[in-house]
Amino acid sequence: MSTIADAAGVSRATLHRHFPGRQRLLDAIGLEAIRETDAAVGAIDYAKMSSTEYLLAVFEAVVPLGDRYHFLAVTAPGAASEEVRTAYARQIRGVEEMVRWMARDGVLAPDAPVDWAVLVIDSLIYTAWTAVREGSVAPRHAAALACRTFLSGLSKDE
Amino acid sequence: MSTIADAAGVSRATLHRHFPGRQRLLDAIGLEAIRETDAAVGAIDYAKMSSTEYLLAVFEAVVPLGDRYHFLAVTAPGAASEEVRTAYARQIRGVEEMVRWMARDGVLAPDAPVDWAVLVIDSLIYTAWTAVREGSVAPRHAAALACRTFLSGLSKDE
DNA sequence: TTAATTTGAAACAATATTGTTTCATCAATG
DNA sequence: CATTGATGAAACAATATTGTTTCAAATTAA
Repeated sequence: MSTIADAAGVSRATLHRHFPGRQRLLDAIGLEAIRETDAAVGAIDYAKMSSTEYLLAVFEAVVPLGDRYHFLAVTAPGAASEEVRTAYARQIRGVEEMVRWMARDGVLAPDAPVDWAVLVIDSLIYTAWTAVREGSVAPRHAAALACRTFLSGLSKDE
Repeated sequence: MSTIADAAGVSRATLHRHFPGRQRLLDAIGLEAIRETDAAVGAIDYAKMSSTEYLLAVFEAVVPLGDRYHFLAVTAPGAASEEVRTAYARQIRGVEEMVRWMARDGVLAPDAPVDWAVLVIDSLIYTAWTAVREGSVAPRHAAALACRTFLSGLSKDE
């Protein structure tokens, strides 16, 4: 709580006035993270896109929020409230729907397990965010790199 | 400390006799994780392999230790001792060497950043471990799936 | 069996973290 | 200007966690 208050540039007392109790703060962070990612993904007009274009658009939208997305993955299973856990599960189902769309489109290899694809997308979001954060990848290229990695991998085309 | 003692099936007092203090315990866990992964990777006879065969062998060796490997990634930057941080950095350099080997062999796409490839391999190790743990992927297939994802991605070959 | 060692349980002390209150100060508003 | 509201600093209480000790019981070794 002290660390968060310092990072927010407010006193511990003020932090506690806005969020009475540790649990309430964690839930508020979780709900805010969900709200932000929902807004970012919801703004994509998928009607005009192919499934792979949509995948890229999702990466573009969510990679900059990678830390928020990852916070959910780390916190939701353990210390989060039922509300946050439910909303997080809904987000995961959203990724799963996207994967199934790609599968229907024939983009995905038939033998690629859907659950595995979902996990890889999740981890690539945070990995791309990390890469930008540590300066390994330019912010502009991160999403495209993650998208390409997911679809074609990093080996040289033959 | 209580949780760890319970999980280990010993009392808190005994835990503290073996590892006097929280920091010592964390360091011991970190060093043990490094020792285990070093042993697993060191047992691979890379002389007889291509770089991609080596990549698969590394995944086979380390994916079952994914939780230990991930513990380092989460702990080392923050709460770990200098010794653990150094050893962890050495392991990361090991992955980097493997990536450079693949690049020299012409396996990797020339425009694939080495740092990105290293991060992706790291995250795939933990992702594969997670997939096995939650039952999404059979233990026998996890390493091959991670290896294939890294090299060719999950899209259908054209 | 006896002695040495290890352990668990419990009690306790020492910190660390969190929750709460008070009050002077500052900023915004009427 | 007076009032209202928000804030920071500090002190304090309440928990939570960690560190330490003691001693009887169990285990192991001699």
